Amino acid sequence: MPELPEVETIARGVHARVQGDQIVGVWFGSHREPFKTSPAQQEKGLDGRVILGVHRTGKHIVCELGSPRLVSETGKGKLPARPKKVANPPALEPEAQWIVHLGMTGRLLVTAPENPVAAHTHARLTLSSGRELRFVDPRRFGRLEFRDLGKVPPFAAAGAEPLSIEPQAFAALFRGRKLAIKAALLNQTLLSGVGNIYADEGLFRAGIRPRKSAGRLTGSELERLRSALRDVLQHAIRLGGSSVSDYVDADGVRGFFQLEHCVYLRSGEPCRRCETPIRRILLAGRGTHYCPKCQR
DNA sequence: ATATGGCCCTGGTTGC
DNA sequence: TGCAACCAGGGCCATA
Repeated sequence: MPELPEVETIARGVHARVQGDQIVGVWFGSHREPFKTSPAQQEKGLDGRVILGVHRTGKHIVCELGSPRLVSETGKGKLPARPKKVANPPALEPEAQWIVHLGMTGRLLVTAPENPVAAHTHARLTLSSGRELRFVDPRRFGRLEFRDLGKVPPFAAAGAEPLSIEPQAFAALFRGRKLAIKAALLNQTLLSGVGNIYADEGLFRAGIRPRKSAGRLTGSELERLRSALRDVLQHAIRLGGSSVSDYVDADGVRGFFQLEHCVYLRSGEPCRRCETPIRRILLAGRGTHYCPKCQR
């Protein structure tokens, strides 16, 4: 399932391939499900826009959109109606955003238009460079949203960024909370971007038992957890994410971090540190994996 | 306010 | 071997 490292990998890949590209065609394959904004509204908002850049916020992919009109209006001379690439895209102010949440099984792919269209393809954006941006999501837990920045504020994640949060702010997130630390890590209004894989892996690296009450973590445990999470997320980004179910990056390439998992999906297998069999429990409705000896 | 549990949805796995 | 039941789980919502 795509979490922060997978979403970061995809956002970087999409950015590198479509920055400055113009959306010259929009197709939505389904009119039920993944739309936070109606397909008609998205189509109207997306068509003709220039993709200024693509980045990650929490588990969301945010495409910053501008209008090619602005370039000609600022006296740069006439642009062709359908330019291959717009010059100096960062100079354009974002006017709108297209926000993609991948849910459990979502993929955002940059591909040649002649490539076969996978089952459960819900959106196809034709780009002026000749490529196509496709959103595929079998389980339909993903969401697509269009934001007109003239009318609504830019997208902001509800929770803090796990890669950059300061120790004091991190500790404050869990103060007074009775729920299990694992459940707290999954709460996106506290931290944005940590999902089931990296919650388990972070807790293992910090040596903390998933069931431990969040509010009862000591100062040193909190600090260990913050840096363990940051390290494991950064390491996973370097390896292109974890491909456990069907995650692939913007080019359809799998990640490698699943090979470095210490606990996730390793129940019964020996702990990499102490050989004790990894245990699996159900916590907050999620499969939870930990080493009973290394995590107290 | 905080916390819990059901629901959505489909493909893969399990069990008879 | 074939088919149905079951399970996974991120985010949202209703409920306690």
